[in-house]
Amino acid sequence: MPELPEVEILVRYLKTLVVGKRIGKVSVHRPKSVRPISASRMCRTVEGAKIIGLRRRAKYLLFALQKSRSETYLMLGHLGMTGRMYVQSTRAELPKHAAVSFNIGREVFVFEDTRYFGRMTLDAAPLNRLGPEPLGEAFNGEALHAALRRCKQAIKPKLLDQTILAGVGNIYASESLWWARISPRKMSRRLTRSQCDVLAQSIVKVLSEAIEQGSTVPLDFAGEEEGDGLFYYGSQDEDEDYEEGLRVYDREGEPCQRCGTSVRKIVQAARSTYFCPKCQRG
DNA sequence: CACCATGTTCCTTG
DNA sequence: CCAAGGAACATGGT
Repeated sequence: MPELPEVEILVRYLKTLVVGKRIGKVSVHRPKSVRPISASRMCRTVEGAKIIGLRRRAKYLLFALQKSRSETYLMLGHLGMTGRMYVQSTRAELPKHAAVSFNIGREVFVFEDTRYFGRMTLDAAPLNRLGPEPLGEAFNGEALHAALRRCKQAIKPKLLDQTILAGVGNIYASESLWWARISPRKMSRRLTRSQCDVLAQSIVKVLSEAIEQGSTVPLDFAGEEEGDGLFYYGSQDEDEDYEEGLRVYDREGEPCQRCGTSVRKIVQAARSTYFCPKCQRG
């Protein structure tokens, strides 16, 4: 997926297209994508509602819906690994893996999700398990240090734990540790306060620079066009530019941009980790 | 055919 | 009960 920066860029883009508009007919093409809410309840609730706000929390998109004067709902979107959201012409054909779509104004909002790991649902329970926003007030080295104190797991897989902090995924976890010069294998509880300060700053830097980069590049969020349009790793159009910004992710065997040592790839908790064995010592 | 992939949840194990 | 590890989910690219 789309980690936090990609979701942030998507939210900024979609806001301009959907906020203030009313939702028309809703189609749930994949009931799995709206679980644990049933397709019929999803349609019944969302149809006719006005989208009065759209914001991001971690990797979730939060659509504020107003059904009537006193009825409001929160609709959660999550892109999973392959989800995309965009608005297209009524005349355009729906994509092969359309999960949910609905009329919005004179156009069609599409949630497309090839692997169907994502969600578009009314169940807000997942939000309760999320740790602090990395780009919010509550996140800093002190908070990170406190959260890691009792963890008996290496720091890299721990950064993927959304209860510690919410929004970092597999790419930016490796990137943040490289900037902080911390070994991905270091036990979380062994990080000193000052290492947590540096790591927290690195996380903020990596995420905010990714957001900036995504804001700079002209993006085509697809719809009728062929291009992927998103700027995250693996997208068809932008991946060359984007990968330039990554220091270690998917760069096994390439020289570390700080010291020239060959970047190593290891597997932790069944996910790939990339790091410089010289800059990031134990 | 085999293996890998931006994520989360559920089940098992300790 | 909790933490950690692994499988599952589903499809496509290499």
